[in-house]
Amino acid sequence: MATIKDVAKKAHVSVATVSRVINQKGYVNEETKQLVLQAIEELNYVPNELARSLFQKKSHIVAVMMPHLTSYYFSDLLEVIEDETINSNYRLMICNSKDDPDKESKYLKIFDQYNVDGIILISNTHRIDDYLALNIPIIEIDHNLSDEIPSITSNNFLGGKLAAEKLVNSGCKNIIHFRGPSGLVTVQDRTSGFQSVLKAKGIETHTYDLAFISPDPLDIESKINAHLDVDGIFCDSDIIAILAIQSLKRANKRVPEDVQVIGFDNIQLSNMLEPKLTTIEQSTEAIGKAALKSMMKLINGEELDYFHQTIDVKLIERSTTKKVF
Amino acid sequence: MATIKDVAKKAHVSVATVSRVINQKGYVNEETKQLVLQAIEELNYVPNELARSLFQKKSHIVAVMMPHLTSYYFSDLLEVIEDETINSNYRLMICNSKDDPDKESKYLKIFDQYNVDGIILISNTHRIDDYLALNIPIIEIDHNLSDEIPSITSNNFLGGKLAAEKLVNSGCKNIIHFRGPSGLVTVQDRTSGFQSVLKAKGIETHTYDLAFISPDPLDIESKINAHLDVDGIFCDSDIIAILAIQSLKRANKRVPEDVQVIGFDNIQLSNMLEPKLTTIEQSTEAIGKAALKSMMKLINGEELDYFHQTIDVKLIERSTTKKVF
DNA sequence: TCTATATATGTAACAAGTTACACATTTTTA
DNA sequence: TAAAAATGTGTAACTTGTTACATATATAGA
Repeated sequence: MATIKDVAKKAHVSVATVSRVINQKGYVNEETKQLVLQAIEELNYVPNELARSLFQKKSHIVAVMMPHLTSYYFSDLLEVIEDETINSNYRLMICNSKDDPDKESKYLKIFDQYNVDGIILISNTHRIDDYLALNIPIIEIDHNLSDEIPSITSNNFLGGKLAAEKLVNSGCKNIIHFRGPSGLVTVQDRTSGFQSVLKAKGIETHTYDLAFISPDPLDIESKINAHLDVDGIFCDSDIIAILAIQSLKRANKRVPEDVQVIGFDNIQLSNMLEPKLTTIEQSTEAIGKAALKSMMKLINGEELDYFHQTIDVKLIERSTTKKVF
Repeated sequence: MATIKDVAKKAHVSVATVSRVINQKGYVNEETKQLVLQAIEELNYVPNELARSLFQKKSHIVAVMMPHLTSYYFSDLLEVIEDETINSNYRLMICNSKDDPDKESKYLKIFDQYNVDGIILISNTHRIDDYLALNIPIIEIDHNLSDEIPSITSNNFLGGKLAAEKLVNSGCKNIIHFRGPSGLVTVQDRTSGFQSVLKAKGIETHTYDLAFISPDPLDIESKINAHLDVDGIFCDSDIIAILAIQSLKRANKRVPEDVQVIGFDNIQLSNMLEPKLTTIEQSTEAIGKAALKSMMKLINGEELDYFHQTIDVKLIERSTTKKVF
């Protein structure tokens, strides 16, 4: 591996001049520059990022901390985050907490050791202080754990509201809400939005908490069967919705004729399975882009336009709800 | 951020001694060691991995290159790889090629710049020489592009064979094989295994190529409808199988009574949707573990037990095939 | 024409570790 | 008891870049 010294020797200049050419910083004579570029070319030289990082105390690495990687929604999100990160000329270190505090601690230490420049955080644990102590820019996604950490979340209240409006407008009178863990602000917001509409209309709802990862199909089935007269179901994830639809089919209920179903996320699968799912789209693209945009601002010491940014969600009407004319 | 000098000063020793304590290398008096450890504790010192990496020309970073992140099988695999990587005391840089040579090139350069210690490669492009030129240990997963790169693949021949045997033993006489892109060795091996059994039994098969990412549901449907007498379908991915089952339902065929279906991968979803899918399990766990085990050997300059390692697959019998007694 | 400023380049310190080597002391061995 | 080996510790060179500072020349402005 060629070093900057090799390049300097070959171009008959000092390392400082080579550095200036590489970084396009300071005065360099055009002719000299060409000599250096040629030497770089011939030696196939790539500057060692570790040496650079060491001096600058910046690694050009962004870390993303997720509670799991196999959830379909997070996979979609990860793909966008990776793309935006590399487009911003940073590299992505992937960290899967598995909701395990020990693993998270291990990573916290690594962030320090590598001078990680920024952390994109999706975490259910509440170890905010440990993160803040790192003194590394953090952008929180999907959650909003603290007023000290800027966040990007979907407009969950709007999501709940849109779902409720759709169900109401399509004639539902007896509605189940399969939501996520009620401890999450995300879930609370969706519930508020959903309820705000239904309360106003005086429509009854049954609310049940489910896990986001591997929700229990039998649990869903028993809840559905407990309400024979249900005609609308709002689910806090597409996976829950897909499982609910299965249970409905087994109970010989038609979707959407007998029961209408709305999911949340708009994962790729929701448009592949039949019936195609009506759902509230959380734009992973918008969220990922916003996250990296904010991250770059923080890294460059700029002010954020919005400390807590919400991304609007959208109702995607497909075949599990009735068309309203 | 405390440095090794701060620790040395606090413990009234030289940086060399501190380094020896940290790395448990060389002679250090027990008392001195305790003093140093205490200083480390008090200063909350973590050694800077960049400085260390610079000197040692090793970054303790492993990169994983994938063609996409949203495929369900790859997500499962990624989760295992991340876990095994961190357990091996390495960090994982995630690289999504998106089958885009430009993006891959960008990463190739980054591997050089960061002294990445190893690359776990899943790639459809054939830029082997570029990878080999890096002179970084590589383990290939799922593919087997070159005799110069050690690989870990499922025993795809066995997978095809097991699927064929199951279909034959359950009475299928007219079989469709929806396979992946026929350019992939993986796919060729499965086909060989599958055909080896069927040819011996003189059973007719119709083979169709599909994309692994977002296979076209309409395409699947039309192929199925073109063979009214089909009674068995083997799919090269669970997603394809799920889509096939949908098409069958729409054509009023019962699964498994009229048509039996076998998938491939055993993604989480295959056990969630009804009917639960009979499938060939590729153990992401075994593959990921084997990958990191081999990677650590390569990094430490040890010999691999197997240059091309195959992981046995398993038939998981669920509800889309008939039980045979 | 004489500063002041812009251009051009090199030297050496610096980032934060590791380790070869030197040297001192203690313990073991013959 | 002298020599050899083991133990313990520090100094300084080394990893590969960046950049402050010094220095030299060219150009511009007064």
